[in-house]
Amino acid sequence: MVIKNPETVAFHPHDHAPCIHEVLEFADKTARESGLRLTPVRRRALEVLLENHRAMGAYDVLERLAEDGFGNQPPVAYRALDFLVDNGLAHRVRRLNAYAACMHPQTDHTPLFMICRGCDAVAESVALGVQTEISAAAAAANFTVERVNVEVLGLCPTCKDPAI
Amino acid sequence: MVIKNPETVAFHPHDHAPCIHEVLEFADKTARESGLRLTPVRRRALEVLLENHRAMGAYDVLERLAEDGFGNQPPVAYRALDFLVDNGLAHRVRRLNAYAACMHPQTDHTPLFMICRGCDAVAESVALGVQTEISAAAAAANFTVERVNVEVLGLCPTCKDPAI
DNA sequence: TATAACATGTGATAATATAACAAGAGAAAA
DNA sequence: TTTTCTCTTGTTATATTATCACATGTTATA
Repeated sequence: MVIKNPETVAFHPHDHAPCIHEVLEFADKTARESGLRLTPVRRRALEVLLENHRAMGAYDVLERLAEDGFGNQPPVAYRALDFLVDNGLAHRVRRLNAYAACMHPQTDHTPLFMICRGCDAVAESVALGVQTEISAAAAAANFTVERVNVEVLGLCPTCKDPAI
Repeated sequence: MVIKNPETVAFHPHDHAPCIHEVLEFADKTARESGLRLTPVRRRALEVLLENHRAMGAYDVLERLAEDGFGNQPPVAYRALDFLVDNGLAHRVRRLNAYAACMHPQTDHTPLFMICRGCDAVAESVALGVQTEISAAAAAANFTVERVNVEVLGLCPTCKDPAI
């Protein structure tokens, strides 16, 4: 996975140390309370996603994990990432074959990803109205919804008008 | 790509010969009118998707194309499928790494796919309300939308209650 | 501690997708 | 009409993404 312009992060560059802290805190708390096993690899994988604050391929995550002394074979990364996704701590961005930390794991939500084709930045939005409309469409087809994935491809504010 | 239950097609089994005919007709017409080059491989790829009436992996399509005397290397299928997707004649279903013929190429729409995890059947729905809500969410982030993909995973009516 | 369930390390391989280049076909200009 | 340009196809090779299978280790619990 080549990130063309790593600076453009989530459309609004910012100090994300607080984000990281907050989400990790929540993950730890959830794990303690619900018996989730947020083991070292899994926690580290989540940290890696948070630190980069963008969608990362499994092999990119694997590289970081290997650097930290964990295994360096694909299943190491895939298993950790699957765990995070299954437990709502990360999302899978299918268009990029990548994973991104969930920025608001507290709320049970349908994530909507805006993916910039200029810089590959990914922003996650919680779009309640979208969820409502999707439920309606599914109900009309008598289809039982379990998971929803909405991915929007386009241009982020920065790539749209580089002058800004 | 293993299709577990090929019978359950688009949730409502039906004779889809008319669908095929209609869509192909439209594709031919569009091509004539707009200078699109719906070449033999491309047309055949569309037919294959329509005949099967379900999401198919690129390698499955390739197999059919090869049987018909076209090349048997991956790019043959990927190029034909890319062409169809680029021109609104097919969609890519990312969760399944697969492609499906568009069932209403006449209308410029945001496809919503309902994917049954029981039988891998895929139904395409045109959900206008969803599109509206997505536009609103994107506008709020000053994000310019180019393509939208909505995929809903769950259970189709048949798999939900096999007795029906 | 025994045991069952879950988690990790590792090697191998499967499945999906693209790069690169040569050859051919079609449209359009000279 | 022949030249030229563009688009399309065939083919080889390879990159990227993802899973299988099995041995070993770890944790929770009886």
